[in-house]
Amino acid sequence: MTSRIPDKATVDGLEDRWNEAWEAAGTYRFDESKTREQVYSIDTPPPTVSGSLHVGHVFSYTHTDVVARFQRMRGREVFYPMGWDDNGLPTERRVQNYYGVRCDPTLPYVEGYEPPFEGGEGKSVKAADQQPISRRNFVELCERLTAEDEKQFESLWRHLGLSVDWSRTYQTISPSSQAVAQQAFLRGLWRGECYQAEAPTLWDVTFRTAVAQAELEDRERPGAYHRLAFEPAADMEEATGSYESVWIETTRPELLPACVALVAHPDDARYQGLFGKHVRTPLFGVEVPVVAHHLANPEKGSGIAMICTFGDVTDVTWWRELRLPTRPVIGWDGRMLPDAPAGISSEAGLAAYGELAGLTTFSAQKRIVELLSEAGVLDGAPRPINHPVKFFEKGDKPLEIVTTRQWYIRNGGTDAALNAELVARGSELDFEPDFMRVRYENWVRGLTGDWLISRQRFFGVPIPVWYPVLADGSPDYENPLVPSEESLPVDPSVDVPAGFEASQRDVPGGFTGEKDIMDTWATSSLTPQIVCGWRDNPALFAATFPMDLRPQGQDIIRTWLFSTVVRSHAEHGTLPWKHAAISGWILDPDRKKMSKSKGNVVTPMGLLETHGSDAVRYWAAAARLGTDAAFDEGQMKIGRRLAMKVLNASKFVLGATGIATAADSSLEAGIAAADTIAAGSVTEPLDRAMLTALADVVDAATTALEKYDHTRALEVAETLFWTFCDDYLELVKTRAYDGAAPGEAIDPYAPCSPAAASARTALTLALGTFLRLLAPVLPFATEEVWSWYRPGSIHRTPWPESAPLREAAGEASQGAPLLAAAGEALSVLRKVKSEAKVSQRTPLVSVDLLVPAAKAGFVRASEPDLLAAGRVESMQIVDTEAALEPNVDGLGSEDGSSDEIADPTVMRTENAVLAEA
RNA sequence: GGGCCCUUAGCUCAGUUGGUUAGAGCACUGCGUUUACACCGCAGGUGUCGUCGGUUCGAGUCCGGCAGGGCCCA
Repeated sequence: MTSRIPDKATVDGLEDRWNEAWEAAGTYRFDESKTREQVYSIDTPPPTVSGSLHVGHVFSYTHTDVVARFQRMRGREVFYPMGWDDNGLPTERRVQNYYGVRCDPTLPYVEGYEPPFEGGEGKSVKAADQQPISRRNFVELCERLTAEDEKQFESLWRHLGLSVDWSRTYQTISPSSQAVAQQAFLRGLWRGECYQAEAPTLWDVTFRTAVAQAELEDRERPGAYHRLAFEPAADMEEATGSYESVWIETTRPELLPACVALVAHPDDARYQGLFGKHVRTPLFGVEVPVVAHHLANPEKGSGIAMICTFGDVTDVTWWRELRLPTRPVIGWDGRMLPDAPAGISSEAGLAAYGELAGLTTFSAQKRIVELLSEAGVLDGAPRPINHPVKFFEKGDKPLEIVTTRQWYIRNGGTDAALNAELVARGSELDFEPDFMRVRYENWVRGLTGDWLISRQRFFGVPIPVWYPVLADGSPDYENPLVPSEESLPVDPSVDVPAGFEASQRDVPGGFTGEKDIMDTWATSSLTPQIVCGWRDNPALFAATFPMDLRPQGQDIIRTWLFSTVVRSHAEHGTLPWKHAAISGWILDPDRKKMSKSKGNVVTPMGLLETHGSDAVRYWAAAARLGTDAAFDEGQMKIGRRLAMKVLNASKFVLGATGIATAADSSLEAGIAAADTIAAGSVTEPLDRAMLTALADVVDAATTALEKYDHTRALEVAETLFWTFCDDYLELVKTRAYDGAAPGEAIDPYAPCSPAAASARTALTLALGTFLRLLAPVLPFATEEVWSWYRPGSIHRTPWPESAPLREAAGEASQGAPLLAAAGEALSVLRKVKSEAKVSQRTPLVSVDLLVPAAKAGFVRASEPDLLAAGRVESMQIVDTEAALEPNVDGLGSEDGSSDEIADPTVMRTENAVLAEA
């Protein structure tokens, strides 16, 4: 017969063993029959599978799992699905590089297509070398690769010990997710939240797609002010009686042909006489007005600026508020349009534009500077500056602004009433930690436009509309054709709208499909609706929504969190969740944020294998929500040691109580023995004190976890556990063995002394409590021990309560102070031997233990245990105050150290006599 | 330019409503193979609480200024 409890405990290999067992037993399977009150539902943001996992993921997902395990043990049915965010641009880019292909929607589908190669080894393939393939072939490759990536993700998460219900994984690109995204879109269309508009749009020229406000970032870029002269027009000359030029400074001289006005601040004295009059643009000779607007900065350049359609977002504001004409010069490819914009009509102007047409903005700037210079309208050399420029966060070139038809969702960016409602929603949400709330509020209050959701890309959820084709062959965008909700998901480029035939596609009198797809966020903002079964499972939806918890990183408050609130507010008139738990960043040892681009990431699987999952989880759980944490392998080593300690201390407790003896014959016998011993009575003061201290810790840990403070809960449990191991176990060891010989199997049912029985009962109660307190953080080690002598999974066992411990400890328990005093006494006895550099086994023939009066009772109550643990043959307990008096034994002792007056509040020893070695 | 967070031992961090002499772990040093554990145990030293000022009988803690670090938004 093999022993149930191993001779040599180890944390290695527990992950695979327990993951298999949990899967087989359905330990984390969600029970759909439960009601909303019984359920705790968690909306984990699905990670982007095309990005690699890093320790930051392990960190924040562990925080969530600790909450999930705690709530499950508290009796809540935990709804904890996991998904993969696989649609969108990151996947497209990865597929392009991995397979060496490129999507060309004009190409036909090829059956059984195989890409030129596989596993691009992370190198990017030049666009020219990529094989063009049809959209459907491209999407198939996206699906093939994400399926592979998802397997790796799941394997890592399982290894980490996430207590996810793996039968409920979902993908944001799956047909059912697409149907949810499309249904939410259509309902928004009916309610008026989703709309299309022809408007200036931030545009990435590399990816050739529109970009939303949330995807922007400012980057410092070098630029230069060019000082240009505008000639006054006739009305200005008349008004001012002067022929002097107006000098402006611009960083984008190539936009001069797109100039529609000059603007200065209304209070700027220098330009008062010019407002309402006109000037002529250099080179192009276009007459434009001088206008006033408060956004013009008198401090900047010459205080007067040119407005172009469009150089930046301020131009858009001016254009809109001042109702200026549109004269675009930049195309979707980032090059100057072939034809001069309206307004340029002179021969010289058209010729000048001809010099620029087709050039990139970079080349166009060089060329126009030459032209301006030759014309003598450029004053001096350009003045270099550094200034912030808007970029797509995933892009490499500055964004341009082009005017296109796009789809939007109202998010409070253009509507003060909706903005106020969304701010109010944010104040209903319980942010953990609370200060993260301001990020939400700052963002919502600072919105400048609605949410642009259409993308001119391929791998994503199609916008589910068609348009009638008018007699002249142009689409009638005003009257989109929509599918029924039952028919979702649809792909308008393949499916045909009701009442039409496939042959009518793209012909006058027929229809045309919308080609754009939705932004990834337009789907991932609907994860509560996707996982809770909004579209197809009303019972599940009622049992899980609104959800309890949204855990996430601080970086996506303005994007993911906010957009999810927007959708839930619109569709359900409620928050999507009650709590938002915000994890911090992982910083590398140089205090820099870990990120792929910095090349300082550590692969998570390697860490888990080196230190063990419990150890890595310990490191993560020791960091508070909202606080950045250092990547610290030292902390993982401590976690590993704690897990090892759990195994070894448990071995001791089970051995000394005799439970191990019973458990070795069968699990049932072990369970019965543990139940019998746990039901015994605790009579010794030290045992009672330990149980009271433990009850206090149970209360503190429970309160902390209820407040989403997993760090505090771990800290109090861990601290007492080490005291339990280092002091309490050492003190009661001899008593608990009750004279059993080394190696002798203890019979749990054999009669023993009442003092031994007291220790055994206390040990059994304490072990069961400590294991459960630590189970959320160390799921593997605690489950391992639980399996030695307890029924079922510890992770489905009720969270410990303090009341039974207090009852066992009894009214008379002296609590934590007695435990502390006994530990302190043990420590000073050890110190005698440590300072004498002898083994702790060396007997102390006699010793005086000087104890402050306040602690004397505690020490006397644990005296027999102290004698045994310290191998003391004779001990006198002396009052520290009394020992300071003359003529009292203890003063001027031979170990009589120094002139220092001994601190009467601290225990110490005197007159120690050690046995000969 | 506006906002948020942080600054405590060599390192990583606790320090709750202001209250004795500011704590823990790691690292370091010495000792020790004990019927749980060498992936171990025991013992030991370690501080201008960033800085200047204010409130208070009393400030690491509350208030203000400054410096440094990180993040978000313009």
